[in-house]
Amino acid sequence: MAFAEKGSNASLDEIARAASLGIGTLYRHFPTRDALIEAVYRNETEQLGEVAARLAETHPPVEALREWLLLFVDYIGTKQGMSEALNSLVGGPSDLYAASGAQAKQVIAMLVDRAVASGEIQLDIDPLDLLRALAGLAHISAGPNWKQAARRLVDILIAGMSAGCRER
Amino acid sequence: MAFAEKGSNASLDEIARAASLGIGTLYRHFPTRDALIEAVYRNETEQLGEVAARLAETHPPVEALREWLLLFVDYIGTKQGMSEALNSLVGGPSDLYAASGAQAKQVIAMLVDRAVASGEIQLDIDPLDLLRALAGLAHISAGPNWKQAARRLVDILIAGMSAGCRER
DNA sequence: TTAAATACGGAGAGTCCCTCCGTTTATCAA
DNA sequence: TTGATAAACGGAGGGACTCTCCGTATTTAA
Repeated sequence: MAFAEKGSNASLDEIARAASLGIGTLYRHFPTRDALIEAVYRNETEQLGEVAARLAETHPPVEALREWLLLFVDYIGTKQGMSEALNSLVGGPSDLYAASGAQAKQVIAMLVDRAVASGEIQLDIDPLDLLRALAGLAHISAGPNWKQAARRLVDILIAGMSAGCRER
Repeated sequence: MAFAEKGSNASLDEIARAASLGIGTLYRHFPTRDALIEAVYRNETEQLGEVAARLAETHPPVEALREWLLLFVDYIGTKQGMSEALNSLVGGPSDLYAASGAQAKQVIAMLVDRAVASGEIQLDIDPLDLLRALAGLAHISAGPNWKQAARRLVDILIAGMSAGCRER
């Protein structure tokens, strides 16, 4: 779809033209720009959920959480230029993307709960905030190596949440 | 300034009117919206720098870093609705806010370097990424308690960077 | 005082968003 | 098959915003 090239800032007129649709038709199917974006990426977010389930089965808790966060970083990578959309996905002020957002919340919560239950991790923030921090990083720093930075941030976050690391 | 009420989305027409300026005059002084925003907040960012210097003198390294990060969270708080601007401030893709951005970079680098030199902290990411993560959090989660979440994130980050916490 | 330089102001062109409604296409009962 | 009803389409147009351009006003300095 046109989003891929133009980012989420592509004008809807443009998108409609690229899809050989009248602008009116586009609006009927996707009343808001966000509805359109969510539709475009629903598959990917679902995959993210499935992978989480698999990771939970095959990896020890913290490992699974870490792996999934790294995947999430890649996932973010596929949305370069669509940062606004991402924001909403992980629970922006508006309740757009409620569906995908809720799913993301559920998935990360599951992984985190497992890790907490194992006693290896101590968490006192909303698990979604982890995703928010990562998404924020991507949103802001679109430099060539943001992804590397994000991966390191994952490690820092994991380490920072590890039991026994919070002396203060 | 009108930003305070309308956020950074206030139309420039509106701003000009509020300031009893012609739109043309506004544009001559501030060629871009970002130039205007930077001008508005230059003072605050400078203060942030001064406080950093003071903290460095009066607190042990890690403590100073932590305090300053918490201040940064508050600073972010004053910019609710101006998230885009903030993004650029901590080094977005475009080189807007080069001045303030460079200053922020210098300040955080100084604090981090001190902490690393003390051996208490081990850092393998760009110090600015810490700010990016925090700013990202604020940008995305405009919920009522984002600030609390951000503060906790500061602790997690500090803990995660602490030497001896990175077993992996 | 007057001419050059500087600063101002706003009309207007371009772009985008989104709605509204006339037109086309599909559905289905007779 | 036909005609009527329903559903989907398409794009003109109003409103909002950004930014430029240039005529006008004000300051500076000779």
